[in-house]
Amino acid sequence: MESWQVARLLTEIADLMEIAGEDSGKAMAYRRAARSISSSLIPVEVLAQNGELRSLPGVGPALEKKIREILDTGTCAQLERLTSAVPLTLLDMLAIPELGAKTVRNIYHHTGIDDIAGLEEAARKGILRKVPGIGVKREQKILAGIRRLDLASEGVPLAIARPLALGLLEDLRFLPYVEKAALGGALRRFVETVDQVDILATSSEPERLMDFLTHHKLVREVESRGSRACSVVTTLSVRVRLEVVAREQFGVALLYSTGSRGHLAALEERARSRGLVLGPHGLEGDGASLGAREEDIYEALGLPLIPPEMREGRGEVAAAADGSLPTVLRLGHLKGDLHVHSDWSDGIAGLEELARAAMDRGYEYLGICDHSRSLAIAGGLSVERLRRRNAAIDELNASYGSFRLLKGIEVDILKDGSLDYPDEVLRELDVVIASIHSGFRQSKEEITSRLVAAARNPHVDIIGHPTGRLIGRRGGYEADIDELVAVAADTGTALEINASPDRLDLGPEYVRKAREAGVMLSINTDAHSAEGLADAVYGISVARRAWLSPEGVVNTRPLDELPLRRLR
DNA sequence: GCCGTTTTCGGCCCGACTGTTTTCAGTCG
Repeated sequence: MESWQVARLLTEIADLMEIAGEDSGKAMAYRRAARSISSSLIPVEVLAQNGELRSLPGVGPALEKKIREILDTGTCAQLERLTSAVPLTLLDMLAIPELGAKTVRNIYHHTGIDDIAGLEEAARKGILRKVPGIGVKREQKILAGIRRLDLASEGVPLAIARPLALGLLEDLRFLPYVEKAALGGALRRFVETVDQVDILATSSEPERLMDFLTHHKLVREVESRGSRACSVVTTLSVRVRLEVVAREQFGVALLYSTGSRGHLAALEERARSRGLVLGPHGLEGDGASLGAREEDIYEALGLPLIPPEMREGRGEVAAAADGSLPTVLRLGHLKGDLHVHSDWSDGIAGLEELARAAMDRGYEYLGICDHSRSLAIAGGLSVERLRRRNAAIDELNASYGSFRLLKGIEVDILKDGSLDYPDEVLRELDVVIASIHSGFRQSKEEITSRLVAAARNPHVDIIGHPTGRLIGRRGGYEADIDELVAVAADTGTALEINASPDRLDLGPEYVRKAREAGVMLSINTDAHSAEGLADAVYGISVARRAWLSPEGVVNTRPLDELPLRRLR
């Protein structure tokens, strides 16, 4: 059982205890243990095997026993006891904003309502306001919360939230009475899906700034509005929260907004060990207080500025302190992009335009990997058209200086595991990416064996978007990525970090595993236009979240050192 | 249930905010 699953069960127990009206301090202990487990670098199973569970903060003799029970049986007596006393469906109600354990318990006791459907009906009928502690306003808020729950059950995908947030941010920065404005929250950490967009600003006229946002053309609903903070819902059903902070607290506010909780806890601990106090209002000690700039706070704690994507409470503070944090990957490390579609298949830009855009970004090379013949819907190339395209690339390359377009293909891995072109065709190419675009419903074994077969083909350099997921839309096909990682390590095949923001495939968890297995990753945009090359920033974010250093990335290498089979 | 003592009990993060009250409880970040 994975760490996150154990952590989730412990959190569930804590929630149920609170709803059941048991000691809230006890519930807190369960939550603390859950946090320790999910933020530990060592998997809970390994800790259990080595008898080291007690080394986790907040795990004592009783919780150690329960964690072992969960690992052995998948559940524990405590959880069973609670679920027989409290309907599990009450847990779903906790996801509604404004509803906590106390209120859920209160509603359940007074009305017997035990699920969201019942809650919604009661709120509509105006019965809910009869529960002590709930008035008309809360009833309305609960109703609104349920509606939004339906819209964004899994949160807003990065691909939607970030462009929206950057657009708003640009508008705010344009205002004469706004001094600073920045993204905070999970979005700043590039978490795949976020609850809301957090924006922090300093302003000489906070009220006017609130007016500006609440009347913005993208805003559909104003949820709350104070003098220094407001919360709105935009046309795409994304909640945006804007907070105005004092200039001297902008840095610390940004730090706390960005999180994560685990990261902040580690920073606070480090402050304590140095006789300082770090809190939401600043870093205090020696009569002075730091809060204006984030980097000053890190510096005062004897740390380099840790990039937001690494602030997940996975030991990054300790690693930064002893200098073992990997070199932070930057956009400038990328020497090229190995997965781009031209108008020879389903891209919208011509070869020349793509080459120009790549040169503008300072790249040394660009891998043109159009679709292969089976993918007719995306203009897949016949062998004949592929060769004509290659000739066109050769011709262009002759006119460039040191820059080079690479003749590539995104070859389909067919349903039987064979590739869409014979080996003698693949041999003519500089870069071969093999991807699955069909047969998504095959069994895990079948899909895995297709991926593995492709990785074993000596002409394949990279496995493209290995899990096939589309964030917020489809979960991807069933595949044993661990096995693919093992084979890739064996064959020297690279795996892709597809930087398209609605893919981010591989995600950070698997990238970490691949890195640990010694597998190279390739950060590719899969761009279908010249502008699409800019998505590389999302790929960088995934790599950072996985602590991937430049050495582990194929396309940080210059052209003459690219580990591609044909070029080697 | 854990933890750390003002050391075997009593607090657990805490301040802002808001709705519901009539001085405060619950939620959230």
